[in-house]
Amino acid sequence: MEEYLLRAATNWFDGSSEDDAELVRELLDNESPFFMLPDIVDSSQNERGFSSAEQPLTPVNPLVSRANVLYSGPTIGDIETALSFTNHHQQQHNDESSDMSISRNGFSIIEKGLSKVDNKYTLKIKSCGDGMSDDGYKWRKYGQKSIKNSPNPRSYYRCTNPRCSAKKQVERSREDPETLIITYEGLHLHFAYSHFIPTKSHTNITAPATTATTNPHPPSKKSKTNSSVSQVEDDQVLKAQHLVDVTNSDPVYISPSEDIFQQPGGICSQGLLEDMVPLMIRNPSNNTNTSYSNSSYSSSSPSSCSSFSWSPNSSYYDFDIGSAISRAT
DNA sequence: CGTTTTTGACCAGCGC
DNA sequence: GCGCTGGTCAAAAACG
Repeated sequence: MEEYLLRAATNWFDGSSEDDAELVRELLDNESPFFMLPDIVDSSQNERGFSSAEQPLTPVNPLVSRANVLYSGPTIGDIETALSFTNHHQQQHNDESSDMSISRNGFSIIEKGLSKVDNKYTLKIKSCGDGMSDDGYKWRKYGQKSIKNSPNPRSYYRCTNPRCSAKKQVERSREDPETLIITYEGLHLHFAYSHFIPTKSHTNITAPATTATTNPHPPSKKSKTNSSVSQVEDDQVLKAQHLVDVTNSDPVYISPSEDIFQQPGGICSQGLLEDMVPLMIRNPSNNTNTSYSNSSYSSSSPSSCSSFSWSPNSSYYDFDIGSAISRAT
C-alpha cells in the first residue's frame, strides 16, 4: 500500500522532484512517529493500523473527499455547532463512562470557546485547579516572553515535526488566571498528507480555485524570519493543494459538523489545525483507546496526532505547557 | 550523550 | 531616530 501511495503521490508532484517523493515517502511512513492513519489505527487486529496487503484501498477513498475540507475550511459557525454538540456529547459520555472524563482529569470546560483571527485560532479554555493542557501533538518550546503588565509569560511552541510549520502560543488570561489562551497558527501538514489518497483519476491536477480565499497565511507577516517561514508554509500549502485537487476539479466543501461526526470514534482525520482545534475540544475524552502505539517511538514523545489528553500534574505558576506535558508522561 | 528547555540577545515593526 | 514590543534565535543548562 505504501508503494502504491508513493507511486501515486510522485505522479501528483509531476514526477519532477525527488524531494517531493522523499517527502511523501516520509509522510506516508506508517512507522513515523509523526504520522498515523487514524481511521484504521485503532484496529484491534493490527496495533499499528495497517501493514499488510489485506488492507483494502477502497475504504480510503472517502478521505479524498474529506481532503477537500482542508482548504475550504470549517467556518466559525461549524465550530460553534461542534462546540455545542461537544458539550452535549460530553455530558452523555461522562454519564456512560467515567474513565476518561474531563472532570476526572482536572480539566475542563470550554469556557469561552474558539475564535479565528487572521487565520489563527485562539482557543480559550478554563483549567480547573492545576490542570494543564495537551492537545495531543508534540510541541517544542522555542521561546518565552514576558508580557507587559502581565505576571504571566507567553510561551511559544512549534510542532516537532521538521516538515510541519504549525505553531502555537500559550498564555494565561490576565482577567482570569484559570483561563488559558492558546493561539494556533499554521498547519499540521505532515499529518494532513496522510489523507491525500489517490484514486484512478489522480492525474487530473488543477489549480485550486479556493487558494485565494483559504490560504492560511495572509501577506501580513512582519519579520524577515516570518517571511521565510511563510514561504515554506506557502510551498507546503501549494503542494498540498495539488493533492487536494487531484480528484476533483470542483471541490465540494464537507462540513466537519457532518463529516467528522460520521467517522468511527469521531477521530480527526485531517490533522489540520482548522480541523484539529474544533475537534480536539469537541471530543477530548475518547481518543485514548485509539492513541498511537509504537514502541520504537521516543518515550519523550507522548503524543499521537489524534490523541488528546490532559496533563494534570504540573505547576500552576510555572505556566509551561510543554514541560507539563513532558513531566506528565 | 543526545535531546529538550531555558533565557538573554537580537531583529523587525510600529508609534511617537 | 528612538524606544517599546512581540517574535525568534541560539548558547548554555537541564534532563533522561
